[in-house]
Amino acid sequence: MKAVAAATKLPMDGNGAEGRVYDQIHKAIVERRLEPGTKLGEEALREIYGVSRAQIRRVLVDLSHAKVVELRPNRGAYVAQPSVREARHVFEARRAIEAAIVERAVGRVTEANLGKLREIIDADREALRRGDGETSIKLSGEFHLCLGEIAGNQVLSEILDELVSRSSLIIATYGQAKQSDCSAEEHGKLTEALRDGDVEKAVATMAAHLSHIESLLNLTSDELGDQADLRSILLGESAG
Amino acid sequence: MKAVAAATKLPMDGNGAEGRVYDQIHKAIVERRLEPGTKLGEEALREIYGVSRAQIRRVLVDLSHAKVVELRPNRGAYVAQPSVREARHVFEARRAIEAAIVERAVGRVTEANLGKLREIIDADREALRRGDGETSIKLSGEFHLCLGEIAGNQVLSEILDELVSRSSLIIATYGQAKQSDCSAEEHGKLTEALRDGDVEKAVATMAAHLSHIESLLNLTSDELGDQADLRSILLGESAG
DNA sequence: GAAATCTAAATTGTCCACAATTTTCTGGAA
DNA sequence: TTCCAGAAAATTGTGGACAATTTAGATTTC
Repeated sequence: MKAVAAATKLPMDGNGAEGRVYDQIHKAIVERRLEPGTKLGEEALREIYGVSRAQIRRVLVDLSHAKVVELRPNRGAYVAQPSVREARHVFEARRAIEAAIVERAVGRVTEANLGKLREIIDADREALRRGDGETSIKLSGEFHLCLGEIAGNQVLSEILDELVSRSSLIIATYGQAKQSDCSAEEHGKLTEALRDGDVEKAVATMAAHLSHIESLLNLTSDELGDQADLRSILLGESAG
Repeated sequence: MKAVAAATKLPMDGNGAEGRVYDQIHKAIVERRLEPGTKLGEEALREIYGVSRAQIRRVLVDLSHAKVVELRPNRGAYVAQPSVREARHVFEARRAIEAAIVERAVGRVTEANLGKLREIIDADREALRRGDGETSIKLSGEFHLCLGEIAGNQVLSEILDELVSRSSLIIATYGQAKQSDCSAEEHGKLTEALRDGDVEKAVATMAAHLSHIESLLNLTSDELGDQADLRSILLGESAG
């Protein structure tokens, strides 16, 4: 599990104190312990991590490059709040990138790779069984990243890393309360297609899977928590 | 021409002195006036642009995120030298990204868009006619970026921006001396397919075009200017 | 009481001096 | 000459002080 994150190098991955801070904040955002829109004050972070403000500042710049933090000039850093448009674009980009990844993966996958994928799926099923949604989401992302590694294209892997992180934030922002998560099943089907060397089926399964995830999102309103939403909530679901 | 670069927002695009420095260095690298491997000393840049070292430092970090500069800890910043592997991966990623872009573009392209594309192609032909390779390469990149804009997906556009920049560096590193550049012709064919709404032809043309560019590169040696190359050069083309 | 204006506190942005590291230069020995 | 230390110079890395901006609070005015 650790291996997946380690192999695909993020901007700064575990290098010194700076990398530690980066990883922890990034993890907190992607695992949705920090709500979108939360302010990340420099002084507060400095105190929490016991490092200089300059270091915090560099980390925040890096996180903004990863699109999980938004930097507003003279106003500080905030956990990013992806727009509906951005959400759609991210999933469309994922369909393009992951189609290419799956295509490559079919010709390169080994027995060991398949074992690893099944391991992740099993852990995901186990997490779902005991109602641990947080772990399930993390493992689901890991499955995709693992596939990226199998494809063996560093450039595609790095792009995917960023898109998967952003997806977590998008799901945190627009995900419905009761989400029927079929990721494990769809991941299983994809792994079968990979095992059989069936490119077409693998690509089609991935495309359907990503569209399915996107379809579970509430991407109707223009922005998050704006008037349109408020009104429909207060008027009891049926707008009059 | 300016519009293309301005619409797709780079990390920092023209904002204050910092953005100015970023743009100038980035341009110098992409236009191949700075050779891959060139050292970018902080003090030298500070003097050239008349800004503080801290600002130069931030710009260099941003350029390294764009993958056109490599930051070696305690040793400074250098114009990136993409490896053969990286070169292949970048072109493979471009095939995936630009296939998706072309697909979207077919359904969205307007007459104005087509005019813009033809304008770029004409300027490219004109540059080629008078032997201005530098301008030709720049216009060729602009054509692809313009296509990205037409597709109307910000996420895909930003990814493409980065890949096009890296391609320039790759061509600077591995491009043959006498390169028969058929970009204008292939761009023309692509524009026709777009005009006709022929998705399949457009996607196929783009794929062939990118593979063609890649095929013109000298991606045989393991790294650039290493022993393998030296030997074959000194022994007169035919290794014995 | 609400809106607007001014003041004070808190937060971010920038520069500069100093520390740490690398590179270059010098001198001597094999 | 070539190789290897050691010292000097140049370059990068870091922290803290100060400036600029924003935010919050208090006071005034209508």
